[in-house]
Amino acid sequence: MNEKFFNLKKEKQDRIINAVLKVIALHGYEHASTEDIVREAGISKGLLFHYFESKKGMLEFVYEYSTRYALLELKSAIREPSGDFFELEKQVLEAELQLMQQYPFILLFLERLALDHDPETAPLFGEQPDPVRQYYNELDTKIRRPEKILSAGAGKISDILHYAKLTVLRSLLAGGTYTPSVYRNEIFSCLDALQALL
Amino acid sequence: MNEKFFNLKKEKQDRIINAVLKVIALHGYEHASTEDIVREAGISKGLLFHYFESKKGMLEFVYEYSTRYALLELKSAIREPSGDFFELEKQVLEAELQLMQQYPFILLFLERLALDHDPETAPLFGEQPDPVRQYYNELDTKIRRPEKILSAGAGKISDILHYAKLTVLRSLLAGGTYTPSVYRNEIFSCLDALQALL
Amino acid sequence: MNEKFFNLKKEKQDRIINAVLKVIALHGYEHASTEDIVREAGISKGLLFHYFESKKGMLEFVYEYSTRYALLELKSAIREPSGDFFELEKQVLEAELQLMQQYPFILLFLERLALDHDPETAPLFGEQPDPVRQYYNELDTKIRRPEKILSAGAGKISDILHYAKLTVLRSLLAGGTYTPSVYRNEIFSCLDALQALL
Amino acid sequence: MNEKFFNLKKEKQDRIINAVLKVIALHGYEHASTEDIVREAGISKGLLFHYFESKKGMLEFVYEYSTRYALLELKSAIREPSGDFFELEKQVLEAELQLMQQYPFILLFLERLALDHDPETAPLFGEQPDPVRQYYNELDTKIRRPEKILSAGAGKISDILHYAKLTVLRSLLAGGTYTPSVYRNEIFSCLDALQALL
DNA sequence: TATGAATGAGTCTTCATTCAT
DNA sequence: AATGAATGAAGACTCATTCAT
Repeated sequence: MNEKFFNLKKEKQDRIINAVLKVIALHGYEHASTEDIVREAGISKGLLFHYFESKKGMLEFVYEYSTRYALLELKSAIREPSGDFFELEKQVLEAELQLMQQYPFILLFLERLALDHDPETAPLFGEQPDPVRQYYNELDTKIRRPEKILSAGAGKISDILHYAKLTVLRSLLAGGTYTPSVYRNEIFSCLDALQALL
Repeated sequence: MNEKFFNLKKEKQDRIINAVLKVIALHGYEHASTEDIVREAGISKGLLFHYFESKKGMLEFVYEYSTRYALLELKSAIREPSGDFFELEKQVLEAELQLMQQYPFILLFLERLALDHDPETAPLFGEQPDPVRQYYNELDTKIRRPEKILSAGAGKISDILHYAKLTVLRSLLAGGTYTPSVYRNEIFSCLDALQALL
Repeated sequence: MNEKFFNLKKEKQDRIINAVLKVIALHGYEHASTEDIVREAGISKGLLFHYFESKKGMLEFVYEYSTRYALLELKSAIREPSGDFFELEKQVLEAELQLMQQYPFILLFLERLALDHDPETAPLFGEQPDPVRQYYNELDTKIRRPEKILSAGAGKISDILHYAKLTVLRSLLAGGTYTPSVYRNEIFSCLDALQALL
Repeated sequence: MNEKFFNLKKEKQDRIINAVLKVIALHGYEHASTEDIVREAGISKGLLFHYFESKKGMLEFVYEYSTRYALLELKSAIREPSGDFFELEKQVLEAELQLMQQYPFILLFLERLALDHDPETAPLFGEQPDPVRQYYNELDTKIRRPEKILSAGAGKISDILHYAKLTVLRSLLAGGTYTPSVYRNEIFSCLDALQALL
């Protein structure tokens, strides 16, 4: 089915992808109606099934696409992670802002899937976390950390940051008040607060 | 409606409550079909609505019941939390095992509700986390901690334990391989690992 | 089943009958739930079926009872209808007020049944109007009328009065503002208005 | 939703409308099951909700449609009502027969709604009678009447005719013996009888 | 006699999916 | 490629009726 879809004009491809990302990010897979998605994308019901064959097929396609896209962008945006912990976190944040320029709901979408324990949704990830999460974990292992953060155990400080990001993101996007700079400022002040603890 | 329900034989009350806890814990509120619940409880569809009036009413009742029950048991089982951090965590674990003796899915159920972003489910908690979570947070503030844990910031180490418990619980119950002792051993080894880090 | 029911204390009999009359008068037979009726009567669901066997049986019993009772009271209250038209109508009105002393919803109940075209309800009346209506029609034929009313055609003036009564009755009872004297005054002023036309 | 519906072939539109009119006219709104309606219309359950969103939405649509259609046809069929009372009544009758050619149950449907005291049904009419009824009342005020009819009071003679029509219509349609000419003859003889009284 | 727990068939409604155009 | 009408299975909920106590 991929060829079919990729023959569409890029603009339409992205309109469809963004519609899927948005509706699933906000309502979850089970509760995301194909009706809502096609309305958001401005296409017909038939077309959705023409390209994706089923709701599940649509999910799989968009999940793989998002994952692949996010990974590509993140890897190209993040320099050799030789810097220190907070340096790296700031690079990651900028890269994520870049991602959301094209696909505003992409991170929320991935997170939602990872948290929902849906029987339809779970098999996407085998035993492992999703590749984006894996990449983050990997970065974690390569980074030089302040002694105190190290003693707190593994990559849990990264997790805390992760939860903060998601919460802020979620409320901004859901409330319709999201702009990249508002988001950026909010997260930066979190990073600064943490750094001050040391 | 409460009186009606509480006039039932205790055994039947618990069969119904356990069915609700299980199906919602495993599939989430939206995806928990009343069909599944009544089959699990061994009662008729009509009876469920006789007692709870609506699916939402059922949720509210079982949520309040679970919360009240869990809180009561936890408070009576946990001695004055004068001990140190790991001492307390072990007491908590034993208390939770006690809870699950009666209602195996109770903790998973509460957690699921707290994580799901369902419009039906959210209003149960006002602004605050659920009372059980609040009680845990409260315990956290009263406890004497090792210096190193303190420096790691607030109660985040407790959270880490919390996530570990849930993950283990979930896989054991979902996989059908749960027994109290398996669970107990698994978590104890987590605690020991953490304690060894200091 | 009649014996059973009539062995009850008269007070309970009437409580049950009034509950049936009220709920059916206000919501119609189809929409009158046995739940509402037993709550209004202050008895249990089982008892209703003990006496009447089925909802339809209950309807039949109460319909026959009301009809018989109304007819008895009306016949005993209305003197030999030798008087003139308006004289008779006033006697009828007083008799009806008497009826409603005991069974406030009885007239509304009978009217509701006559108007609803329910498949469950219709067979109560064969081809004919209900016996109370028949009695009214009969009175109509025996009465001496003013020439002008006669020329307006048959008993249609009586019908007009009939519609007026029902409308007033319905709004007073439904609005909860019914008292015999309010009702009486309202209808009397209608009668006077008509009489003035001649 | 209207556009959707009006894009259907006229034949299918009318099949659906007639099914709604018939089932509601015969059983009332509450007791009209969507099951019966779709069977009568020869469509699927899903389609009904595709067009009307809810049972209530279906009622509203068909009510407005019928009212609009009836009014249009009546107004175009009834010449400047300069004629005398009985002349007008005959014109009205012919116009109604025309209506029922297309939608046999339309008049019965409107009447049923006006009489039922359903909480779902009542809000369709605000304080006023339905527009068709209003139009009839309006005709009434413009007509020249015989002295004797005038003295019988207002438009009550028209009402009497109205009740007669409905009663005849109801028994013919419910009994399945309706044909336009049977109906026409029956009503004409009523009119003649009345005219002979003068 | 009296209760009310229990049942299950029936009702409205939703939604992924198919298909003729 | 694109549309949207059409389907039917499944879900929440109602209610007359039965039955053990």
